[in-house]
Amino acid sequence: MELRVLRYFLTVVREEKLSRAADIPHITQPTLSRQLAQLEEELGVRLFTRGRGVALTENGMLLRRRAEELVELADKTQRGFANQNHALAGRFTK
Amino acid sequence: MELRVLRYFLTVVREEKLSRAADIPHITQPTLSRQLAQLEEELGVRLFTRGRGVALTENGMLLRRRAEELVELADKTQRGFANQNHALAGRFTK
DNA sequence: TAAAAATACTCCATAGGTATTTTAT
DNA sequence: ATAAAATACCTATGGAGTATTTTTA
Repeated sequence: MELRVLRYFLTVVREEKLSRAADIPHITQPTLSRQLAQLEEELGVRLFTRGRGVALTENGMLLRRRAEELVELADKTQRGFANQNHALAGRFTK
Repeated sequence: MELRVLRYFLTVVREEKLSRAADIPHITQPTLSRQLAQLEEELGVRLFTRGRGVALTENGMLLRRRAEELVELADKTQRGFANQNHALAGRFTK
């Protein structure tokens, strides 16, 4: 389970369709399809029901909550360091 | 920033030496060296001071806390699904 | 029958390994 | 002088793309 894949997962959840989600982070529909299939295999659970578009299963909803926490925490961490760099950069130029 | 690399980071923090850490998850010293260097570059901060062994900088200590949270949450998530599978498997065999 | 997801194949980026060199105590 | 980290070089896994086929509302 990697953050990159959890981001894909959340994008698909938001867009409800692989084909639509594929436009967003400049990644293609087959890549999303494969990465999500792998994620399901790795976790040993179905995350979506397939049809016209994809719909979350119970397990999918559970993962969504966790994925949101994980991605949010990761982003917060990265932003923290980034801000610090800007602050320092600003100081150096003075 | 990926969970895989954060796990390497935490292993090195615990073992205090790349060379020692390398034994633990069956990954080699040069790989750890490179992955940590990349992580530092990506975040734009030094995480370690190098010498005999490695020591955390302030930023390194900050990342340690965040990395522990992230890895712990990820593991908890995975364990959750794994347990569920065992429960189901048990049920199916009855 | 028409959108959308899955598959087949190909390619390439990068994770990872071995061998060696550099650094710092 | 020596233990540890960094670098050079190479290999290979798997992430990602294009083209196509299979689904299911």
